[in-house]
Parts: sequence; C-alpha cells; structure tokens
Amino acid sequence: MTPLIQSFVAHFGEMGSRWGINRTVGQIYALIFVSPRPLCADEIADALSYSRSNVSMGLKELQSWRLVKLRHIAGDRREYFEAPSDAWEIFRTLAEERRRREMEPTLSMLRSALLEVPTNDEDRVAQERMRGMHELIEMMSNWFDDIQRLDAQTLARLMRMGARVQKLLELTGQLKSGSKE
Amino acid sequence: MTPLIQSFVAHFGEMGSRWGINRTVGQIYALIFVSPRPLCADEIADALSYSRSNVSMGLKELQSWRLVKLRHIAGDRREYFEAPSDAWEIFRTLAEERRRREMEPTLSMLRSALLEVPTNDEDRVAQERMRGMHELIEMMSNWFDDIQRLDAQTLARLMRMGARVQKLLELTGQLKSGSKE
DNA sequence: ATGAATTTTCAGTAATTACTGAAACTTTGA
DNA sequence: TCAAAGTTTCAGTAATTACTGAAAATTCAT
Repeated sequence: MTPLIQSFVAHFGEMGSRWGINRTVGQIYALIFVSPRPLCADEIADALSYSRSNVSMGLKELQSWRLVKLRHIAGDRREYFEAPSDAWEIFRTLAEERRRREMEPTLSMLRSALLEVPTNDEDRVAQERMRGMHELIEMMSNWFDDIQRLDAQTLARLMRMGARVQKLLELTGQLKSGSKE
Repeated sequence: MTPLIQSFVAHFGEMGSRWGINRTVGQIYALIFVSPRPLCADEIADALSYSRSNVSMGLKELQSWRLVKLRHIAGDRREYFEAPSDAWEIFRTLAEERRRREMEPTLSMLRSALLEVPTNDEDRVAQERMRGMHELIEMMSNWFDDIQRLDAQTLARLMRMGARVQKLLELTGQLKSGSKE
C-alpha cells in the first residue's frame, strides 16, 4: 500500500467506528474503493494484516449492505470484490440500507405505540411526542425513497440549489395555489 | 415508567448502538424526550436503574451533541434536563453535529490527499476516486448547511414534493437556460 | 469560611465486541 | 470420486467499551 492509500484506509477505519461499522470493515471498504481492480480476500488480508477469517467476516458484512460487487476472473476460482467507483451510487445504497435498518424498525415501534389508548397524562404526552417523531421519520423515509429514483445529475442540481429551493417553492406555491399542492 | 414509555425507551437503547451512541445514552434521551417536564439526573438514574455516575456521563455526552437543554427550578439546586419537543429541531441538531464530526474530518483528509502529486498509476486511480468522494461529500455538507436554515414548514413541503421536484427543476432549467445556473 | 447538596472524575470490574487459528465445509477440475 | 483450492464457521482469546462505587470537586446558603 502506498502512503496515500494507507492514510485513506486508516481514516476510514477510524471513522467506521463512529458509525455502527467496525474498523476492519471500514478499512476493507476503503481499500476496495480506491483499488483500480477487484481484489480477492487474500490480497485484502495481506494488505491490511488481518486474518483471512476476519476479512471473510468483513466482506460478508459489506455484502449484507450491498456495498460490494462480486467479480470472477476467468481461470481463477477466487472471488474478487469491487466497489462502485461512483460515490453517488455508494451513498444511495447506504441511505437505502440505513432506512431499512434504522427507520423501519422505529416506524413500526412507533406505529404500535400510537395505537395504544393512553390511560394517564404521562402516556398522553408521550404519545404526542411520539406522533411528532413518527410523522418526521415517515416523511423522511418516503423522501429518501423518492430521492433514490433521481439520477445523480438531477440530485446534484437540487443540492447545488440549496436554500434557493425555498424561493422556487414560494413561486410554485403561488402558481399552484388552489390546486392540490 | 409506564409500559408505553418503557417500550419506547428500550427501543432507543437498542437502536442507539446501531449508531455511535451507546445504550445508556439512547435510553436517557428517549426518556427525556417523552417526559412532560424536565428531569433531573437522579430521576433518570432511578427510572432506568443506572448508576448516578453513568447517567452523569450520558448527560454530558448528550450535552456535547447539544441535544438537551438545561433548566433550573426555583428553590432547587439540581439541574433539570429537557429535549426539544419538536422532532424537527432534534433532527436538525443531529444533522449539524454529524456533519461536523463525520464529514468535516473526512473532507480535510481528502483535501490533503488530493494535494499530493501521484507518482504511480495506483495512486492516480486512488486520487480519482477520492476526488469523486470529496465532491459528493462537499456538496452534501453545503446542502445540509443550506437546509439548516429552512423552517420546518418549508422543509416539510420540499419533502412532500419528493421526486416531483425533478419536474420543477426541468421547468426552471428551461426558464433559466442560458443564465448562470 | 463551613458544610450540606449536588455533580464529576476515575480506577477497577463487567460486559461486549473484535479478531484469530483451526477445523469444517464447498466448489471445481482431473 | 478424489483431492486441491478456496471460503466459512466457530470456540477461544484479546481488546475495547460500558458501568459502578467511592472519592474528589463544585456550588451555594448560612
């Protein structure tokens, strides 16, 4: 590993642990991401000085997040791993997977909590707060879903617009006032 | 704690660990969030059966995330803690703090990596990928910053629009074609 | 200043999570 | 069907992180 790659990999190892992801997994992904060609498990274990089995676990985790693609090379039985070279695509996958793992369980917990009939003031207030949270998370979840379908270019345009989108909304609000939104 | 609140608190304890946040901190915040009035450390320790010192640590962490507000009650020396009752506000704080803790260090690492002059093909490719990632993260970081300034209502409108925003962009793209955007 | 009420720190311990090496399993070519 | 190449599982151990209780520090009324 060159020093450039080494520092990139190290950074993602540390960052990883601020997420749910562990150091090994972060480093493996960083390495695959910057590699010009797919890597096999042994190469990864070698480069990072981790045991073969640890790398195997890490790759399985990355697969469960759908962040790596498998490749096969003719005449070679080993599996090779590759990341999308487009950071947008990675981000999209990550967002979708987080929605599924973090938002959905919370939404279903909140939904069932909101079905309960509160029998005291404490529960009444609690439910009120939960309702607000449910509303927010549901909205964001749907929004993620919509965003998912935009192509990178449109999304980039939307982001570059930033706060100016507000102006646009005000404008269309006027144009469409009276219609369904 | 009522069963309703208990299940909410338990859920956030478990969810917390999928984030960087630990179980205790997640539970403390959940409890504060649904409480109709500010709580003091002893009440929290009591409700969750954690040691007073553990709760103290947890509250400190929540303060470092700026997720709790301190309140004082006349004639009572203890500090009371409260969460914004508006989930939007919480989300905004969280997003800002994550940007600061996760995006900024990564951006600065990437920036310095991109300043290096690559001396071989491996580094050249790696830098190319890093450039893509830098572009994406920087764009998102700026966008978060912009979003920050929108009021909840506008943001909600934007989200409810979802993918339809694409149509809007196409429209304005036509209107403005030739101008600076 | 004194001391009671409260909060924080910290060293030690418990619990959890990460990692390894060996063994089991799978796949494929001869 | 066998054996070689490759991958996964898993029990045990290492490393990390969470938690506690006791002691120290802080705050504030007198």
